[in-house]
Amino acid sequence: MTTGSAKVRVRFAPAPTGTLHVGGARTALFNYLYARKAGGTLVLRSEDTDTARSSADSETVIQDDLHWLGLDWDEGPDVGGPFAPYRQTDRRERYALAAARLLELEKAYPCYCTPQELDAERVAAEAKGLPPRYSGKCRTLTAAQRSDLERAGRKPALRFAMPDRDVYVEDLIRGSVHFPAGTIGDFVVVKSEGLPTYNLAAVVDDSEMAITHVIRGDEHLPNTPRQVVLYEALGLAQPLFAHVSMILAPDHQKLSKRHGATAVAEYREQGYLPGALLNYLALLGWSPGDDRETFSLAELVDAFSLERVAKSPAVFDHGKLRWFNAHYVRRLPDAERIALVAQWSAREPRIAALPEFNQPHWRALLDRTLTEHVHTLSELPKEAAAIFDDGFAIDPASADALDPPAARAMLDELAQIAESKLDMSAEWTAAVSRDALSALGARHGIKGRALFRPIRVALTGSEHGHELPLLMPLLGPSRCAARIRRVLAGKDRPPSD
RNA sequence: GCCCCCAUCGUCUAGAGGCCUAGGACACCGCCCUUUCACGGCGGCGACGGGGAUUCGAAUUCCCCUGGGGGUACCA
Repeated sequence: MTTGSAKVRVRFAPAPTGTLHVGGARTALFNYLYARKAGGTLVLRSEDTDTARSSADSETVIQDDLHWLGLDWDEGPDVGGPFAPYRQTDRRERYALAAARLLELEKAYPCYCTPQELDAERVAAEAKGLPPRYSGKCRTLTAAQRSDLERAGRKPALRFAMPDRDVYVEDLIRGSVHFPAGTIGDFVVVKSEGLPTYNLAAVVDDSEMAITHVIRGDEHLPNTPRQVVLYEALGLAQPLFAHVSMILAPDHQKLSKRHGATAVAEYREQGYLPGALLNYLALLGWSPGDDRETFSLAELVDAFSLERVAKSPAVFDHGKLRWFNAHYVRRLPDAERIALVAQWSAREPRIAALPEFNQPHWRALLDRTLTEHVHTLSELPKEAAAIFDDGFAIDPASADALDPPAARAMLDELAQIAESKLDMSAEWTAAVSRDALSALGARHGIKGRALFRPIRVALTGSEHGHELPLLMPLLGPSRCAARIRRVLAGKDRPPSD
């Protein structure tokens, strides 16, 4: 943005055939970062030329996912812009113009082959050990033959006449990539239904939308020589290319549903924070060059550069994503975190039904008790439910904590204290503070582990759990009293409900 | 089969000829903190796929092999 060179214009161009996946999200992120860093423009373009699989619904779903992540764009099907329309099915005339030009230049020709014929050809070629490329047989059709086929009702596709020469793709991430002459067959640029294929549409749009940098997934690299040749045939200036490596599953296969969540929406539903996902994704295939690990979006914009994008594919590690999320949850502003913890805990109806659920003080306690123990927000209902399960059984390994007479006497007094203050007042909180509990123990001649272990076992059935000075105010006096009474009564035979 | 890409700890990565007895992060293990758990702090385990070549010197350059991935569609 400080140079006099052409303003950076990049685009994220998903096919609206489903939801936004993590790979697409990372591509979108890199485009976003590059645009923002350069003070350029990010274009969102809907590549919906596969009419069978595309849907308007998917288009909005993907936009929603991008918005949830906190990514925005400057031009697109929803916001418009100087190069509208931004949906490929709304741009048919432009592709038709390009196709007509190709035909006129005799750089493309109609192909009347049926899918079955092409299939048979491919099978035959493979049987002979030849590359399964299109033979180019329609290239030499005479005008008479064409009109015959035409009259027979055949709808032709338009094929590009691949020039017989080497093609070089200059890639910002990979360097110069060489595709030898003869390795690419005549490819279809316009389908028989009249819509362009990806390669033609992308070239026409990237050119007309003045895209300066095409940052996209690695899987498009083999398409790029076809696009390069199209740019040349149409006399159009090429953008710069940058192909980002794929995200792989732990088994090094293509990431798919069978490896767990792949859609951004699934992470949202599982209680991941957008900043955590973004941060994790940014570090897959890119690194700042120093030891920093956590970045806000603004910090990413500041640190990002294409030069630091890795060439090798990256394996998606759910465990590390979880760590990022836990990290982000703990660093949320208090008010925001408390609200989120309450919101997610309320998915457990018994928690939402608690009379104290709406008290701000109680919600803060719930937050402090649970936050350190979860990686994702979706773990909260279960965590919270566990705390409020009054019917717990005593862990046999810990039952001995209830044996000493001094412990029983101490618990009995604690129950009395609880019974005398049957509200959630500050008095109760004070009564179970660390100091107050120590004083209680002193009256019965016990302290430390001998004091806290029986309390914890009586209250939760286990000697492992949350902090007592948090847990007891959270449970409230009457619930604590009831638990202690129940355990004291059934001590010899641990309750089994 | 053919074309293309890639190759450092289990995983994400730093490393652009000597600074590398290869650094950081996640995971794992241990210790500390602590009534418990978690958080946090400290420490440990752990990698340059193989072979040639260039060089005084290679994780870093080149070649071959091997391995992995992608493409080979009238999907993008």
